[in-house]
Amino acid sequence: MGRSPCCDQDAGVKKGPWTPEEDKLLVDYIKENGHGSWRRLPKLAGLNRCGKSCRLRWTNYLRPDIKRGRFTDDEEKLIIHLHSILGNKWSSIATKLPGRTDNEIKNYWNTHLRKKLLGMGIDPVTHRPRTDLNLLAGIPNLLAAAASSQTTSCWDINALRLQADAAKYQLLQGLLRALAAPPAAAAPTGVDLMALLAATNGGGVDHQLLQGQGTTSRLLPSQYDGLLNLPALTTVPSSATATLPAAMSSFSGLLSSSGFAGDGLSSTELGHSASGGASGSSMTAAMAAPPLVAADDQCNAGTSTPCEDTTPASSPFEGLENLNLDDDFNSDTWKDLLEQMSWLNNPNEQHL
DNA sequence: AACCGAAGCAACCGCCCACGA
DNA sequence: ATCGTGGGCGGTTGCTTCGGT
Repeated sequence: MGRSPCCDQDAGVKKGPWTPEEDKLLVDYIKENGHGSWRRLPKLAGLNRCGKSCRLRWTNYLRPDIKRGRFTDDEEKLIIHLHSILGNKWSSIATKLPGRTDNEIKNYWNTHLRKKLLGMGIDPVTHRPRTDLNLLAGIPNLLAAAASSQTTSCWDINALRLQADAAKYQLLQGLLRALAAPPAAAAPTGVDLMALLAATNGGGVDHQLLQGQGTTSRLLPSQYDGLLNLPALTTVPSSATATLPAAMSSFSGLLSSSGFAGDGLSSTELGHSASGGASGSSMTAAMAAPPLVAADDQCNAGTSTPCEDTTPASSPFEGLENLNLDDDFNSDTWKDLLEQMSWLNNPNEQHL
């Protein structure tokens, strides 16, 4: 069956933005006669437009029951919830939001909500934790490996900072979330770093803290419920002797050896990378790392040699060098760190 | 003030399906 | 069962606006 010749290029049919005069012609005609056959409508209404264009203009902008203006928080939540069930069925979603059109919802999703979910570490298609972050489930292995090697330096921190640019910061967020999650427990769906850390701090959920940070408003009800069931961080067993910088060191090595190509790596492979640098046999040439921004010889990678000149004073990683997960997780240092890293909640803010 | 890139959004494109002949 | 048509839908484009330098 061929394409119907509705809006073909003949007859010099007008395209582009509608003028107020055209809008008036369309509205007046439909008020008087109803739209009837959209194909015949333009001629009857005195419009040099194709029927499809008229239908779109009417249904998306001229209909009297259209609701304009910002989406409310409730509408946002509803869209996200419905999208998790219906997928990109914008028209179906629109039927649940009176006054909103499918086109408007679709645009809002693509420009706002999609990015928002990505920033929260949620895959906007599956509404599950992003798969590129899932590979970080192997972080506990990294921690164990790092505990034995204890190699760390400000180079590693620096390398991580340099690599965590706007496009990659979520990966870092995933790392920290994985660090905070008990190894035996599955990463909670959609819970972002701040929520997780704040909620598990001290072994109990701190609702006030969550709400004060606006975290709850960014969570689906089911995600918040999941949050309530999280074990306390004090149950983290395997990281007893691992320092956070050591884990970051290993992870930065992994990043540079994998070029951020996350798919297809098992936690075992992650562990190998952690203990053996870039020697993981599964690494392919295509996954070769881009060079780090700073020259290797300017800073002794894999050692604890300080290199203050490349560490900015405002680095959010400052003060991590001596942090021990078990001993210090409830300390003021962590609280300070969380404050410093509040930018993780805002993808638009450029701190790195 | 001018320029430029990013973000937002209105509008279009083209595929698909339902329905009637 | 097949075909033609109308309409709906999701994806994409391109113009406008905004914000940073």
